[in-house]
This record gives sequence, structure tokens and C-alpha cells, in this order.
Amino acid sequence: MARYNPKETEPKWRAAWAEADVFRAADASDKPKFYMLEMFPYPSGKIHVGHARNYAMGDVVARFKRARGFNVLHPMGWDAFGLPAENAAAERGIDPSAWTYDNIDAMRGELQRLGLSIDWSREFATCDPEYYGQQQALFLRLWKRGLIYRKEGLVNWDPVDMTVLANEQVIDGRGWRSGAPVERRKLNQWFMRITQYADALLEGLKTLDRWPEKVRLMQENWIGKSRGLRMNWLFAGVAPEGLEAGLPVYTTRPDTLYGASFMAIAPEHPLAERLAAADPKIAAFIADCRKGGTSEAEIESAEKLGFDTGLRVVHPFDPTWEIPVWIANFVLMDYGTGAIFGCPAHDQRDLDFARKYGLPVKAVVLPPDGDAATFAVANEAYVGPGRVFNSDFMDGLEVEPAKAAAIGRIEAAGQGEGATVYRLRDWGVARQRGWGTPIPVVHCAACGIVAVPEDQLPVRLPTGMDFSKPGNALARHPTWKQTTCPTCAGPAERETDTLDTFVDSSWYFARFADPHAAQPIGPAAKQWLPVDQYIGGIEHAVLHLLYARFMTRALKDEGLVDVEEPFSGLFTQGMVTHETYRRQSGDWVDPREVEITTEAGLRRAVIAETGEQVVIGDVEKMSKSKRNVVAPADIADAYGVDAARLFVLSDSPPDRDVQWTNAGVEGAWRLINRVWAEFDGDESITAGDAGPADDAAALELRRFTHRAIKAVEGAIEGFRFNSAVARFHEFAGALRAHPADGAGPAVLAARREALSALARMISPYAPHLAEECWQRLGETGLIASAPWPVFDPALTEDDEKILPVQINGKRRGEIRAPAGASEAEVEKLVLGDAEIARRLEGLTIRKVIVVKDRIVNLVAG
RNA sequence: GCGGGCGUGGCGAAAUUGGUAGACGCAACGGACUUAAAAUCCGUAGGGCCGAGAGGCUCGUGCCGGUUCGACCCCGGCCGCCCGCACCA
Repeated sequence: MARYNPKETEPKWRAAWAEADVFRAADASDKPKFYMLEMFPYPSGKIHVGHARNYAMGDVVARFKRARGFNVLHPMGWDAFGLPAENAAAERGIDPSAWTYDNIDAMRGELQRLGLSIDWSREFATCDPEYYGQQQALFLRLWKRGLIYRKEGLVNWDPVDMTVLANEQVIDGRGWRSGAPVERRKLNQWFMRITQYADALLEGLKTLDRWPEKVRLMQENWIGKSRGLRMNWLFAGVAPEGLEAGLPVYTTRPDTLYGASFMAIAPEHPLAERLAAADPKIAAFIADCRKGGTSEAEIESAEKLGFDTGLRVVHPFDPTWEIPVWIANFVLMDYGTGAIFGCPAHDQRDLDFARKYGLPVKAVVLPPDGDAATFAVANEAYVGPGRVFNSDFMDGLEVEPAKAAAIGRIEAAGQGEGATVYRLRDWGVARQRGWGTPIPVVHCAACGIVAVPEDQLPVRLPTGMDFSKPGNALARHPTWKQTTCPTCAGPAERETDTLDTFVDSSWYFARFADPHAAQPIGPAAKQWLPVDQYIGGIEHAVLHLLYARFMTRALKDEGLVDVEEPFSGLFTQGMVTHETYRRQSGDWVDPREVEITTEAGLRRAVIAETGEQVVIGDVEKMSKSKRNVVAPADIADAYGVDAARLFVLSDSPPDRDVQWTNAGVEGAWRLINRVWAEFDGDESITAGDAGPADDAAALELRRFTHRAIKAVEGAIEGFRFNSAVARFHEFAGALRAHPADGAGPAVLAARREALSALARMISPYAPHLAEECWQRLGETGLIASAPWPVFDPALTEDDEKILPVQINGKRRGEIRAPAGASEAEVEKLVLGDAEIARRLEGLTIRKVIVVKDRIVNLVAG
């Protein structure tokens, strides 16, 4: 009996799968479809075990569904545009395209080595001209549809990457890639009208019952729907030019209108800018406001700043009441109307501002236990429920009815209307980068901005871009942008901005369904969409996942897809972490160089070669900078990829982080050998089919087998891969307890049934091992296309149950009872039990609770 | 500040969702095999107390309380950690 040899078996079976082409998804099939997708990787150059875990999960589901009779689509591709390629190009003077495709080749090899059941015939990279050309066609269609527009506006500018960022890409006031504090700049920008779908995207979340609650909540908060009142405040005296109809203001608290104390407009508000042009003091104040950062800490500590413009507006309910208009640094231009009315008594920010500048504070909502005669707000605004007072027609109303009353009054007066406002803003999609999808338009002095005709697509990126200097390499290419206008044939310039890479990933799943179609989304897309199960990281909760939802709706309106939601099931997997090691000098040390020893229960780490002691640091997400990255290739040589796959799926539930340890991989490796030993060591293995369970030992094993099938099935469906792996360990133990040596025909038959089931169940996890086992069973086909084992429900239950017996909730013994025994039968058995009777001496039974087939509790005193 | 999640042995965790808490794995310890080691196999193991022993008693799922015959699970209140959003009117 030899040890299992993955070096030999794994390449052999991968070749067999490729030869039989077993993972090709059939566009025409009688079987129900199942589209399994993991977020496609950025081709950084190397696969690490975090990737391996992500794809192993998807592969378990894909292989399981295939065995359950589904026509499975499980594709793979590359999210291939992006900055790392430009950085590599800058550092090494090579072409970003060459760098990217080299990485793709390397990573494809590593992924294939993992034995993933992927239909490689559908592979593409987003930097393939065939892909981005179709994306350009999509861009033009959405532009024509009015879903893409150009406007000058304030944008987030990353000063390190030297490009614009979408709001979703600004984390904590910093660029999501560079980490540099983001600046506000006024630029002409291309936007996607995601706000047109704000309500649809919000409502759609309710249908996504196979999405994590957390992600739905994050998107809900990001969309940020609020209901309130949009109204115009008329100016006292002469209104500034253009504001004759009044100053538009949005509020969610119209019930507090009688508590109004001041108006405040954002420093970027057009009125503020106009005033600044005429008054240097205002201009200086606005400049001051811009200085403050936007990070959390800076906002927290930022002082409220205001400047009284001298303008006055009139209260809508009292024409004699004039209210000052201030410019205030805490008012945001891009939410609501960029102007607010301040009610200090019931809003903390307004209160802070009012206290600082000595503005009136008038309470208009009385807390339930408050006294109208004495209630006053000091330094804490009252934002709770209560009855409105000091408010004329609203007096005595609760907050909600008061809001309705105020909106009604304003609407009747024609001064405004009830309104819904979203926090979501349009998606700025242009990037000032050379390595991305060129926006397919030209700028013509005579015709303006003109679409490149579809038959001239793709607008290809040039070769020979210069990335040695910061900024947009495409824009400074010597000849690329010079072209002629498609309309007037006069000289024109190409747009040099490229599309945000999140545009690339917002529709790739639809392209996989028909990857070679001559149009962006081919006819087969209708058959495959939506993705039935999507797996990826939580970090995309409001980036990629929101953009893809938006794009799907836009494509549906364009008639290209049938579905409104791209991903009917979503699973967000945890990270793979690893201990970190540092020299005394502080340098990080690669885990491969470290040897761990345990002395007197204390773990020590030394560098294997030199014996130098290193400090064991925190367990952290694998990252290049901390050098704690483990590559699957490192362990594939020693243990094979099946061991790696099994390990990353064992121990921790898949949505939680898992710590990579060598000991853990060895545990998986032991399992593989124990399983293999049961196959390899059984000489009778090909003897015949499962016979009748004609003896007790055989029946025991059969029951174990059928229960295991049921359990593993449930574990995979419920994304509890770790529980399934535990079951494999137990299965190996059960087989060891029923060895083939010296066994009778019934046990041998039961073993044969068990081994067949085990091979098929472990196949999604350790597919190479499973093939080897399958062959050993004498099967001629591939296990990759074998059906899932079917359990017999009768064999998942025992004839006899052991019921714990509690007295007053404490376990005091147990009885054996036939399965399904009635309460009366069980009670009789319990009362007839000598041990229980002894325990009950001197006590009177008050009540007997029998839970069928589970437990008995006697209440006695 | 707002929203959400989590808290179980030395460690990763499990518990069919109210019914024997700690399956399975890792690390540890004891034994077998071996000249020896590795590998492999068998076994032990939540804490405390009692007992020579078989075994028994008792406490135990962050803390306090509640509901229930029965609570890791449901309810209320704390504590701690993690994540997301945030001057959003």
C-alpha cells in the first residue's frame, strides 16, 4: 500500500478533464441551468491562497450542482485594466499590455493547477480590444439613451494617482488605492446617471433574499433615501439675480419650521460664489472653508464656521419674520439643494452653529415628559419624539402629523412640495489614465462632442505610450488623439479620458454568457442570466456590486438582458490570514524561511537556515508588504492542491477569516491519506454492488453513509463547507471501524456503497483524489461527470433511540426507546427504569415532558 | 453619532435553530511500531471537588436579570471586540 501521490495523480486527472472537455457549459441543454461565478481577479501576477479559497468555494458549488444534474456555467476571466500595470510600466519601462498578458499567462497556469472546473473556452480579459470595443459600443448606446452625460462639476481628485475618483472610491476622505487625501476639483466629467435608478436599486434590494443582510443594508444606506420638503424661501427686499423665486432649501424636518433661526448655504453654492465675486471678505471666507480636510478626524474636530451675508429671507408662515442668510462650512453642496434652514433647538449641528454666533434657539418640539412653560434647549439639541408647540397651526401635533401639516401648507401656498432626496450621486466614470477603455468620442471644433461610429470600434489604445511621467499617458501620446470628425470630416481630437475599471466589471458576467458574440451581449445571455451564485469579497459591497446592479437595469431598459438583478445569490467570503514574522531589526520575514518550535508550551520562531530568532507578530491579511503571503504553488509540491483546497475550506465557516497554518494543511493531507488508504487497502473493492444489510455491522455502516450524504448535501447548500470536511473525517473513521479484512459479504457490500458515496461527496473538495478513488472502484467514467449519491431517508434514522432523561432539567440517566415511540410508551419505559426510579425516591412527579425521539424531562418535587 | 455583526475549551470551531454543550480538526499528553527519529496507528483530555478505583457531585457558552419543564439559541439591560457610513439638513 503506497501513500497517495498527488504529484502523479493531479496532472493526470487535469489532463483527463481537459481531454473529455467535461467543464464546457452547453448553450443548448435539457438540464436546468446554474451560473456559478466568483469575482474575477486582477492579474497582479500571482495567485495567493486567498484566491484559492474563493475559487475553491465556487468550485465546490459548481461541481456539486453539476453532479446534481445542472447545466453549469463556471467561467473565468481577468479584470485587467488598472493602475498596477501603469506603475509596472513606469518602473520597468515595459508596455502595460505585455506586463498584463504575461501575468495572465502565469496566473491562468496557477488557477488551472488548482483543478477548478472552469469552462476556459469563455475566458477573456477586459483589456482585450474585443471586450473593450464592445464596452465602447455599450457606452455609445447608453449615451444615446441619456444614461451618460457630461457636465462640469466638483469631483474627487486623487493627487497621487492624478485621476478623478467616484464617490464610492473615496474611503474616509482618501483615495481607495493611493490612500492620499482627496481634493475637490472642478472638471468636465463623464457621468453615468445611476441616480435615475436610485429608487429601483433600493426597491430591488428587497428581492435579493439570497444576499447577505449586511450587504443589502450597506447599499440601502449608501443610496440613502429620505423624505422631506423642498421649498423656496423668498428674499426680503430685492432678491439676488436668478433667485427671484426664492432660495431653494430641502428639509426632513418641516415640523420645526417655527424654530427656524438662520439660513445657511454651502461655500460652493452659486449664490455664495456670486457674493464672493463682489466681496473679497466673502471670497476669503470661502477659501478658508476649502482648506479643511474631509477625513473623519478632521470633520470631527472641524469647527463650524459661518459668514453672515447680510441677506434676509422671509419666513413662509409669517411675512414679518426675517431670517439671516449665512454661508456655513458644514453645509454640503451636493446633498439636497446645498442650502438649509437652521433649527438649533432640534439639530445638533445647527445648535453648535447658533451658540457660536449668538443666533436664537427656540424649541418647538416638546418631549413627552416636558413642560411647555419651562422646556429649553441648552447645549444638546432635542431630536426625539414629542408634540409640537410654539408653532401656531401645528401646535399639539405629534412630529409626523406636523410634518404633513407643514408640507400641506407650503404646497397650498405654491412655495414648495414634498420631495424625496437620495444621498446617492451620479457615477463619475472618466479617468485620466492611459491603461483603460478609451471613451469613444471625438471633440470637434465645429460639431462639438461626436460619437465614434460603431463600425469604427474598437477605438484601440496605441502602443508606445510613455508612462515614465505621472498623469495621463494617453493624453500625451504624440499622435493618437489626432483624428478627423466623423460628422464633418474636419480635424478633431479624440477624448483622452478612459473609463473607470468598475465599468469593465459592471457587465462582464453578461459577456461570459456569450463571450464571442458580435454585439456586446449576445443572445445566449438570456439563457444564462442571472448569475445564480456569486462569490466575492465584502469590500465590493457598495462598489462593484452596486455598479453591476445599476448596469443590469440600464441594459434591461436597452433591451439587452431580461433580468433586473445580475446576481440572485451572493456570498461574501472571508479572508485568508497568516501570522507575521519580523527580525529584531523590524524587517518582515517570509513564512517559508521560518521554523516554529514549541518549548514548554511556548512557540518560538527562528529563521530555519541561520537559527536567528524572529518575533511572532499578529495574524493579518496576507499582503506583500508584510511578506506573509502564501502561494498555493508552494504547498502543491509538498501536499498537492487537493490538500490546499480541503484546508482552506475546513475549520472556519467560509464567511469568516481563516488562518493559514502549516499544521492545518498537514491535517488535510492526513485526511487525504486516510481516505486513500480505505480505497487502496481494500482488495475486494470491485466485488459488487451494495447488498442487503444482512448484519448489524453492515447496517451501521450503511446508516452512517446515508446520514453523511444528507449532511454533506445540506452543508454545501448552506455554505457550511467546514462542516462537510468534518464529516469526511468522520467518514474515514467509520470506514476504519469496518475494515475489509476479514469482513463478511454484507460488510464488504456496505463498504463498497460507502466508498462510492465518499468518493463522489469528496469530489467537489478534492477532485483529483476523488478521480483516483473512482478509478480504484472500477468505474470507467470520470467522477467529474458522475451523479451525486442519493440517500435513502429510511437509512438516515435509527430503529432505536437513546433518550436522555432529565429530572428538573438536569440529566439523570437515559433510556432506549424504539424510534417514533409514543409519549405513553416512553413514559412507561422511563418509569420502569431502575436508575431513574432510584433518583426519584422521595419525590412526586408533577409533570412528564416527552419530546419525541429526543429527550424526556420529569418535573418532580 | 447612526447602522450592522460577533463573544462557546489552549486554538480554529460544531450544535439538525428551544431539547445530552464542546462534533470534527489543530496543538498537547500517554501508549504501540522503530536501534532511534519521522511517518503511521491506538488512546486521554472544559473547570473544580469527592473517590484507591469503577464512578459520582458540581460549576460552565462575555456579565446581570427575565421567559420556559428545559436557554449558546428567545426577551430586557450592561461590557468588550470587529465592520460599514457619517457635518446627508
